[in-house]
Amino acid sequence: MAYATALAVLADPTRREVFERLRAGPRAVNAIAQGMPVSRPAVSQHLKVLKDAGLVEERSEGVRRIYSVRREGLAELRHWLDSFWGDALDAFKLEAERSYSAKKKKEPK
Amino acid sequence: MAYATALAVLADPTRREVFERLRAGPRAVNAIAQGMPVSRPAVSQHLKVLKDAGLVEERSEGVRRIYSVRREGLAELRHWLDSFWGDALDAFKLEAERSYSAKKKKEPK
DNA sequence: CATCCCCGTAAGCCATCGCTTACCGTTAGC
DNA sequence: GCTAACGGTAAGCGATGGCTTACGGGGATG
Repeated sequence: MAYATALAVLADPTRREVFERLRAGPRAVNAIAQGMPVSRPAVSQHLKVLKDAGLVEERSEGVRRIYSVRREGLAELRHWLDSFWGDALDAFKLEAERSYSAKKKKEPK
Repeated sequence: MAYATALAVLADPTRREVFERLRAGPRAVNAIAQGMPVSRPAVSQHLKVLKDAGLVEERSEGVRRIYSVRREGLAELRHWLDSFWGDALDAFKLEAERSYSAKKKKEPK
């Protein structure tokens, strides 16, 4: 149930912005924090959370840490969302609406 | 940017549980709250949030309110997730790793 | 070795948010 | 009309979590 973690982690706007900035390619912490409305330590904290959730990976290059997106971290969440399409959901919904209409017939208008 | 709302709304475990229970078909509030670790008003509050986010729809049947899932409410979030596959992300990542290797050549080991 | 830049971590503050209890309007049944 | 079930809303509380400032450690450069 890692999709629960992914949801919680990506729910925060600032953290999602950090994640989105990584989308254009790997970057160092300073580069990410550049132009952000929050301080650099705040960005570091968000990166830690993202990393622990498996949404991001870290690599050391000299004195700086390069972060990049891990698509696999999104896989479970994606599958969970996909499971809402084309499964039993439609069947149940239709059935429910049918029984609802059947009931309604007894009280027209 | 409704996907941001969907993320925030589905991030809460209790609220997500409410949402999941609706997945098996439309239900009244009491039925949903049945066996939940929180009170019925709490469920009502979660349903309001879900409804405002467009993830759920409500219908009145006598004295009770029947809630059901709105798949369309998940569409934007789904597309956002999908946009992480097969787009420029891979290209950027490869390019970044290439330049990284090129740099590394100057300092073997 | 001294200095500077990189960045992670600690401590503390404050706002947000989920929960409970209490209350009220509405609909159905007698 | 009375009563009971359903459920939405208000008020208040407590915990969670994101932010800031301050600090410290490790690598590069002279």
